[in-house]
Amino acid sequence: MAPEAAAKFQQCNCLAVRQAARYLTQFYDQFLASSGLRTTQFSILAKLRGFGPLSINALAKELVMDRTTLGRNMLPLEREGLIEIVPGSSDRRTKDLRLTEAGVERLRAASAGWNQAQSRFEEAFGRKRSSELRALLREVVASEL
Amino acid sequence: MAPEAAAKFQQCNCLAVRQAARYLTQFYDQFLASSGLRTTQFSILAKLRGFGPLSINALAKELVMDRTTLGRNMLPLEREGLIEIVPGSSDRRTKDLRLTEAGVERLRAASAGWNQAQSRFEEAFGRKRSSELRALLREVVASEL
DNA sequence: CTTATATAGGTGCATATACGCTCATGTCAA
DNA sequence: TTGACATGAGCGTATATGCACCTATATAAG
Repeated sequence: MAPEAAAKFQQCNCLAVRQAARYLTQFYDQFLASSGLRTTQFSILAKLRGFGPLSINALAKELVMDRTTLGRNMLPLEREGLIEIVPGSSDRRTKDLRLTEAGVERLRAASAGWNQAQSRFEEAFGRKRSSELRALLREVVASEL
Repeated sequence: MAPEAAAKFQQCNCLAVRQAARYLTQFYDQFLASSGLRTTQFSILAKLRGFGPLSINALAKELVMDRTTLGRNMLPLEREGLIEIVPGSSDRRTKDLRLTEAGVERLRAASAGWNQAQSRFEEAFGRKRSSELRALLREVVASEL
């Protein structure tokens, strides 16, 4: 391997996104900590709040997350009674995840922290640039690879 | 919580980056699989290739990764003999991570897969936009939060 | 020199991530 | 109806992630 190859790796799109993900996750997690939620858990509750009950497969797709990952990420939420698992009515294979009252309440409580994290980031990074960044990231996820 | 709050969460910068990270990680990992390396491991070896031996703290900073995370991520690489841990010469607290010959060789072998992943992504997403995306992500990591 | 403080690193714990395999259920065609 | 195939979900395994707390070493203050 030529020495210049090492320089080429600095252009790695995957590494760039992962580094930013680690950085932002730590930042948002700080503001969510008082609510007892992690960013992943917050996003699960938020999606359920927006969409209503969803099957594991449907929610995983919505979160761009592996099905089996969501299956495990939901366990702490269920244990704490923030979501409940109800068997699908028509298809007996599916399990619908549904936000409980406690879940709605916890999401409400965590929203304050999320709002702070979101505004502080956009203040530092710029609203316009944040919007551009999100647009690019949406296109990444939408790109056919 | 008002119903429109759920819509607001769709603007979450953290979730956007994390989703893209999951998506891209899976994509790059497919191309690295035959080399027996994950993207995280590839990035560790690549950084060591570019910088030479680094302490855990220094390498972690370089990777925007928690020190303790790197301390664990390096274990599989050490076990396989791709890196070795040598005690710091001047400061007896530090441990320098150094690429072994086997590590250089493995990195070389994995480069083919990385090149494929990188070019296929940039072909689909666009070189210019990839470059813009990386620039924005670099600024995220550099932003003072 | 001694003590206070800062820094390098490790450990326990909990969650996050996804692949491969398996099982149960649904669907469609012969 | 039944057999082939598709789909929803769970489990085992391995790695990834970072916080709180700990020890060892270094450095500066007195």
